Amino acid sequence: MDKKELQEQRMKGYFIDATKEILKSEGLKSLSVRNIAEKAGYSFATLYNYFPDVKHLVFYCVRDFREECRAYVQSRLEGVTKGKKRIRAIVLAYMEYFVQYPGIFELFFIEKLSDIDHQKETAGLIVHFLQELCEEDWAVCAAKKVYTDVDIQLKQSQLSIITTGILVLYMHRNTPGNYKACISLVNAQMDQILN
Amino acid sequence: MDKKELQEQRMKGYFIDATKEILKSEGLKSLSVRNIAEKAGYSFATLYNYFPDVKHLVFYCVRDFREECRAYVQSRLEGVTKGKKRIRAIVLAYMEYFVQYPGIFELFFIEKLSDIDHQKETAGLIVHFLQELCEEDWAVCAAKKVYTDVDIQLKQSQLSIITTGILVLYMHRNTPGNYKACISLVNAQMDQILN
DNA sequence: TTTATTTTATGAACAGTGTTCAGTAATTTT
DNA sequence: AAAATTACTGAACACTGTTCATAAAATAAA
Repeated sequence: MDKKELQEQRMKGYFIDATKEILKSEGLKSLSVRNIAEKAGYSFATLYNYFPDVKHLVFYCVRDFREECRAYVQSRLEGVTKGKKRIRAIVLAYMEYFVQYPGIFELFFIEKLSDIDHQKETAGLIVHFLQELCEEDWAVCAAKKVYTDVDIQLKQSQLSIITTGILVLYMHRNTPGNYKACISLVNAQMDQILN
Repeated sequence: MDKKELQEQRMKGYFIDATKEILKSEGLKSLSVRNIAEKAGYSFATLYNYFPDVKHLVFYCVRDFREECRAYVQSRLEGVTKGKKRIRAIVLAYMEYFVQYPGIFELFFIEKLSDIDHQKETAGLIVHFLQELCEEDWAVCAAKKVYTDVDIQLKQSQLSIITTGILVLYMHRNTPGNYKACISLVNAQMDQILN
């Protein structure tokens, strides 16, 4: 029983790791079942003994990438005082991560979650992730009465919308034309929101 | 010479019209070369005598949908006074159009423009479209000194970012959960921007 | 240890995708 | 009417995700 479970989790891990590797390097469009299976060291048919379809496999990666992104963001936060200042730092690091890995960006913001079972769950993981990263700092702002609770809710929503909008426009519509201008744009929007 | 050109444009039109029809009804994922060609009344191979590949064909549709969207927006503008009020009406109608046609939304905001030749051109058509729709009203605001020129530039940028962000989150991440809440969100954001 | 049973892994096959190309059909020019 | 050019098309290729019967391996029973 226990052994079986361990072996199954290990096998799933091989396929998930292979998928993550391809997503990070080549991106979503280069991903294929045969591709993944070869990197995992198994036949493409074996994959279907552990995942109902490739979409399930792909969205298992979301959980891992969330943690990877969280670690990336936290590594850029040392010495930054909690509150408004750190929210800005979190947002910048968060966006930097997705700019660095366009495949993960596409997975998080572009790819349609057609699966009915886990669609809402996965969407929630993605949509509330930034808010989760900033949770402590919003709490600090609330405690220090920097913003009202209603304000905070509005600002959280604005951050989610603006990061999504800027990332999509920059990554897929080349607007603005370079990364520096993109960061300037983020900072300008943050000035407005956090004032 | 002239006749050849006319015939060629007609043929292109058949394929473009077929593509538009599928995009509006079925969406991007249901689009295929054989699909398009059948609706156009020709073999799939014939398509390649008029377009280098299917991506070129698809992005010819952007021009047509822009005009269709423009007409849709303008039909919802009768009696609305120019300026701030009409900017809000334009944004709402603009977003309504894309919510109505998810396939066109995907084409405008999601699909990667990989083609090197027309990539920048098509991206520009999409990115500056909303600004173009509001141009007259921003001019009115500028003339009436409602906003400074610098403010207007910032607000235009904000509108582009926020409409993109909200549409992506609503259409692909089911956030917020229903259309009414989505419109409320847009209005709240517009309150902030246009104050 | 040998046999029987269950579990796991796999390649062939299917229906779909975009694209290329040789060849046929239609049109235009001579 | 014959020759040359142009337009159209189905077969074929290399992919895609997915299913399934079968072969291989591991486990259980004798």
